[in-house]
Amino acid sequence: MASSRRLGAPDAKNRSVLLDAAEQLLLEEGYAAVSSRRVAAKAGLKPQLVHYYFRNMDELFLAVFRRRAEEGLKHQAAALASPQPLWALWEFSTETEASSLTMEFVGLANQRKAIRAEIAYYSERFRRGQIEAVSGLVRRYKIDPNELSPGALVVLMTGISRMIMMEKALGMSSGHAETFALVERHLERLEGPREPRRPQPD
Amino acid sequence: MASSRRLGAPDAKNRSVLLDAAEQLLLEEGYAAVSSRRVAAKAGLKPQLVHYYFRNMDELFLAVFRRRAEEGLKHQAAALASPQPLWALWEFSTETEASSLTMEFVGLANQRKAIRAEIAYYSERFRRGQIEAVSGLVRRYKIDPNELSPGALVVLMTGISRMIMMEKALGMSSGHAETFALVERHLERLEGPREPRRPQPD
DNA sequence: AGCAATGCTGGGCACCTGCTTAGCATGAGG
DNA sequence: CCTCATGCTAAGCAGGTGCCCAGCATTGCT
Repeated sequence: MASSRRLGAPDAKNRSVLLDAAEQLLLEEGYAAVSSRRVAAKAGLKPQLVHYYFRNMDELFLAVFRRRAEEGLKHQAAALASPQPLWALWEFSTETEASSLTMEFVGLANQRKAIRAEIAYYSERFRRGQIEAVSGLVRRYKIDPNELSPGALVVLMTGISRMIMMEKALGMSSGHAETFALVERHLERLEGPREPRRPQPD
Repeated sequence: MASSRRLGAPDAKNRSVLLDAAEQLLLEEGYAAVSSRRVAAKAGLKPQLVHYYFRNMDELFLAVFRRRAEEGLKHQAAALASPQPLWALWEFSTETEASSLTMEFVGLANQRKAIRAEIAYYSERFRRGQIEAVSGLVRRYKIDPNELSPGALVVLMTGISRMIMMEKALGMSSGHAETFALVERHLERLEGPREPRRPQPD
């Protein structure tokens, strides 16, 4: 009797309409606003559809999270393989939307352990990718790994940006400009001035 | 007709019992668990008492927040006036309980603008105190303020620790030890090895 | 024509939420 | 002795929540 209830197909159109609506709600009003009825309303669909496509709300949240996380992993891999990997990593972890979505999920993780596990899993995947790529760079840039290990470098770069994004969302600003300047001065020392990315063919 | 409803005195015993319960709930289960009925249950009191002492839930949250924030400001002032201010600031912003409470309030700020305003206000007060104290230190320690401004130093120290605390709460760990070591190496260079604090007379 | 899979929905249950109202009990001050 | 402030509470309203069930329509397969 594993599941009993009939669920909609994973590739049905309205399923992703619901995912979009949930994600938007998450960004605009925080996770507490994401209820089956609110999501459906935002999507212009009936509330029961949420339960038709997702066994429960946890599954909805997980689906939103995984979709974004997988996309983010690809995005990060491309960044780390680009000509200025540290610059790219820095810009990557400075994206406002992605980082505020992440913050919502971190908040959710406090209450829904299924989600906490998934976030921990993906976070480690992100970090493993970063450390691996940066390990090569530390050698290439002749950074003394006793001074600045790849792990520390990665924690610093991604942590600082996320923290500043968070503070900005609260309306804080003091110290931000100086910190950005400091980081970017170091990036320039290592990788030269940021080259404008050429527009990516879609 | 400003308020109409009769409210309990701010110094009544059970009022702070409720505040304690709310704070504990906030820590253990996140802000979504903080409802009037849950708080009252945790406090061993009747739910209506919550509404007798607080006009609404926002006021409850604000009261919990202010109590902690005021205490934190004193704590921080003492830290910054101690013989090893940077070490003290570092340890201060590494306290697990305080930082996870802060994270809950940051989450709440997304949904309740009254709380967002209060957090922004106090955060700036914390930061102003930090920057002021650290400005003196930068001179005393002969740090080149063009290399590392007080603002950047403060954002880095407090941000890194909070970020790592957050990740730890999620179950992450890679890169943390190296980052801690890096920070503490720098602190030692500036202020010497951490002296054990003598037990504070209460 | 018959069947099964699929998308969808009307209606509803059980539960939790913030908050209110009207009132009871007690103790201090006049 | 009466009054009034204070602490507290029974009862309840209006509204939101997750989720389920039974069933309808449509489509494609055999």
